[in-house]
Amino acid sequence: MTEIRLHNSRTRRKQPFAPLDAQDVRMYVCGPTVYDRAHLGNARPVVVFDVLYRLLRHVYGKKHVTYVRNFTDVDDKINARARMLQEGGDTRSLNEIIRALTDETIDWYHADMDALGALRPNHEPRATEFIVQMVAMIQGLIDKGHAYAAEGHVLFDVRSYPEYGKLSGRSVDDMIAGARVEVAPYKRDPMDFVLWKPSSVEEPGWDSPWGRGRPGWHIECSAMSHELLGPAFDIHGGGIDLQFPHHENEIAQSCCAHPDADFANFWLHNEMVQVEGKKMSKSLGNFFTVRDLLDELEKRMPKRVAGEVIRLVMIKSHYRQPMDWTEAAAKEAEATLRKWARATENVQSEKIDQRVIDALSDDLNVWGAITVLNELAANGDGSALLGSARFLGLLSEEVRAISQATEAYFDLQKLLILRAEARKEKNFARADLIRKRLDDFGIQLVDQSATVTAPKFEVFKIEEVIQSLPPEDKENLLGQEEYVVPRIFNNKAFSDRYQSFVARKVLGELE
RNA sequence: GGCGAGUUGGCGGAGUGGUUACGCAGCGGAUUGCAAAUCCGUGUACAGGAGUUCGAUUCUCCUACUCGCCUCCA
Repeated sequence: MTEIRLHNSRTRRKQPFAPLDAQDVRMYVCGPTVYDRAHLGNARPVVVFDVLYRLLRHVYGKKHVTYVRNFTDVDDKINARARMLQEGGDTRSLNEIIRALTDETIDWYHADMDALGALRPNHEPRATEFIVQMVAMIQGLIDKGHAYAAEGHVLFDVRSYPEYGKLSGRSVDDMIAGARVEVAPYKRDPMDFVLWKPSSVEEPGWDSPWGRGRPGWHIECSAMSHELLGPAFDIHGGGIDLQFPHHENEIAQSCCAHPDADFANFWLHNEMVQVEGKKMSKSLGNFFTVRDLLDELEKRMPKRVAGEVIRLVMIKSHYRQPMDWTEAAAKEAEATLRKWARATENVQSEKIDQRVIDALSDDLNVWGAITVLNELAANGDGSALLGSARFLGLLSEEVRAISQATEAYFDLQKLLILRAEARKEKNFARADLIRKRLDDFGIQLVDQSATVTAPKFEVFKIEEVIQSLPPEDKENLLGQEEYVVPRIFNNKAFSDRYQSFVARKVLGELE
């Protein structure tokens, strides 16, 4: 069996991965707080751990891997967002708004992550559905002397857990010296963190032995991983920024609540996302949601390609290195996909190259795998290329289609035939005129051989053309439909109508 | 101040104690009515210093620089 080696943050080195139970390999990844569209930074761990999930499924079998990723749907950021909506005139109760907001955000998240080719985890628990388990775990911590109630809060006593700080390599005393912790009078130690806190009447809250309240941020992952994966499991993942305090606190809670188990065996952390070399932040104005980026890319390429472009840019950086989103990287990724699409034209079978598995098994060396794919493309081994690319979540049918040079384009096809004849007769004036006129309408012709020509659609230009058309032409083309330009590729009916419209017009001019 | 990661050719990005992946760009050529695409060829880089060694980009130490975390953050 392939040996997987992973960099374990816990030991700070690469180690051979051995599951606790090869029949049930278990992985938990910290998911998003659902109050807004997922941004690029949210997407990175999704894609990174998707690659790992695929690898585990390949090595241990699809039925022998359990992947859990949570939704944090109780959080002060959510409350704040809901209040904002309320102040903006929303008349529903805060709780109704919160429910609607989190539901909608989860739908968005699914749509966006699906677009990136990420497989859905086996379980996607919502924090609010595990309050009972959290309360039980908190009570257990109090009973064992690791937590205490004070003024409606329950706090974890960090001094009761000598290992606290081990994952992130810091000591409680050092951190206090840093003195950036909230000092609350009811805390025994400044580093003590909240397990439970009181809620106002308006805020979401649940009854508990400590009064009506809601859980602190960290306890949900401890409670849900325990419920779904057991007290000990194999891999716990998330962004490096979660290493402290979130994961440190999870470890403290879980290990104290279940002292006989070892909680997560391997800890994996992905590095952060940058944009054009700079940290992505709202203040720098380089903050993108996945949806923003997809919309932008979909202006110039089919939808599915846009998703794979983002995916490829994301996985080509090693997960423990900062990932830089640049326009150049997106272009390069697109070109790579086209190249592979061409190399797999007419390929029917798929097989996975073992060298791709071997590369990924070495701490997810995706670039090593891509090197293999490039080699397969160069050597013309289409089925290994297709199978291996698919394994990485790339080269879906829609993406392969971008390479296809010939396709029936109705009336447009007639025009292309006319032009091919003109070229054959060396009537280049006529051939170039056809190309020029189509270009005026945003349809670019690319000759691939003496007889094969591929049309490409320039969406911006088409938008301009449409805006400048007489009203009746416009209405004929658009019909009653709501026309959104970036979606031209997704609207076959419109696309066909437009091609026919242009082709007839140009044909008319030629006669 | 504390903790951590990193510094490889123009850019991105692997890897190795001695034979310099790969991709993009560039350059040269082929092909092409033109445009685009495609194909072939081409690149001796490993932050600086000291040490270990027959030999270090690869190991050790130091220095410099970059980045992240320490506060909500993926």
